[in-house]
Amino acid sequence: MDATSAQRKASARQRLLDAALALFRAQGYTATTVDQLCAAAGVTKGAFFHHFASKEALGVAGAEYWGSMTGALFEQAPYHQPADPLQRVLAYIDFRRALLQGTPAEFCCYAGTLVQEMYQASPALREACATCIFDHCGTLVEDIEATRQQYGADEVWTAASLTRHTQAVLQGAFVLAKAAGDAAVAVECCEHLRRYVELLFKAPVGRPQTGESA
Amino acid sequence: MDATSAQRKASARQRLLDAALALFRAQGYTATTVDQLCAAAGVTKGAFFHHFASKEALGVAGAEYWGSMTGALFEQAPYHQPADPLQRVLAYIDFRRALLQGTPAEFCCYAGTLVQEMYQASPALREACATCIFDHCGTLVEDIEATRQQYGADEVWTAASLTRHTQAVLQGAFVLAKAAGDAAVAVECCEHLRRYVELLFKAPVGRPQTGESA
DNA sequence: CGATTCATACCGACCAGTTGGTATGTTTCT
DNA sequence: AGAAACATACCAACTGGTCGGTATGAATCG
Repeated sequence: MDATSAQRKASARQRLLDAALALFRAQGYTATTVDQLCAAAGVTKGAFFHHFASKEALGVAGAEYWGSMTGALFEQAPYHQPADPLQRVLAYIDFRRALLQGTPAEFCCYAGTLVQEMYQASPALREACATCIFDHCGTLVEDIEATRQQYGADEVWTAASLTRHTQAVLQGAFVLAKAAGDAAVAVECCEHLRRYVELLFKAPVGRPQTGESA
Repeated sequence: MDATSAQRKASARQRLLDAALALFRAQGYTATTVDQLCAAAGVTKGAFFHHFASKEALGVAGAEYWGSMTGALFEQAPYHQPADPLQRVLAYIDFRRALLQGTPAEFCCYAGTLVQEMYQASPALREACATCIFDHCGTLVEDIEATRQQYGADEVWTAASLTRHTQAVLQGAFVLAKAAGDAAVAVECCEHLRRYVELLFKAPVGRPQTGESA
């Protein structure tokens, strides 16, 4: 944040943030102790509380750090290249699928993991994670909106809601991957999500809706 | 499970299971203490460890209890009535959407919440939650398979994978609802899921696939 | 220049409270 | 009686967090 802290070396504070990302994602927030974080970062408890007022403060700072890290990753990702907005959206989903490598702890979402556990106990943490997740939706909404205008789409759903649905599919895919102990189920979900987006913009350019009410 | 335990009254063991469902869903597993569980159930610590060998054992038993509770709920739910299998699947999704009432702690999934937090720390808990989630998929797979055969569908996806995708959407919807502090986002996701299922079985009865490879 | 001042980064022993779990009764039911 | 179902008292280990102190380097001052 301020000038002095990030000046020279990736030091204690940075290593604590990295440890937070790794340990909280693997073990959850509550099950991870301050001592474990210190050991993983190679710092002492004194250093921990010098840089962060509390364990919760590290959790919040970790969410902001996670947001900036993933923000940079997606900003410079190659899925923005296609001229066709629909192809950009599909490429985004393919990019997310390609990220599903290694163990669930390695590809799951810091914000999703923490908010599920702490949304009631810590409003600050819930807020930070919510910002992280829904801000990421913003990086996709313009491509979807452009696709809607170019291809036409049913007016009952909005671009913003589709970005949120996309995140829900991914968050749920992480949960199922953790349960199954395998990333394959998450890959499946990405394929279903891709198929949904394809179908949304495929045939019905006009408005040939088959009305149903049950 | 055995005959003696569930014979007469809904007693200590039962109240501990109910407390586990309520507290673990609201606070997570680690953040919930044995004392809190005892207080919520109105029993003492001695009673707790008389019925359950450990906190983890209660978590596992809670998953089995959750599975049997939700199993009964869905078995006697009205979404099985339509003669058309597609309508049954859509009615299932509508039923899930109708369940999104109250706070996230009230409508979220016990198994999903616990497995996300404990999948690494407790293999027994992970296993129990995985069984709970994927067994529930089994209650939907036949209707989807029947729909596939009646309406025809792309062979690149299976009925089982669509049931898993459905659970992923719901689990992810719970995470987003917790982050937003509002069930509305979860309702949106159900609507997107419903639309996906509708589109899967709508136009392409033959095989008019538009080939893509990117 | 050299001494002094001061802020930052960091250390690690320590603390009060809490944790899951145990040991040992007492009651209740058959 | 005797076994199952509880209750009470208790414990060792661990929890997040505190606190007095130190090392270092830049700024200030004579």
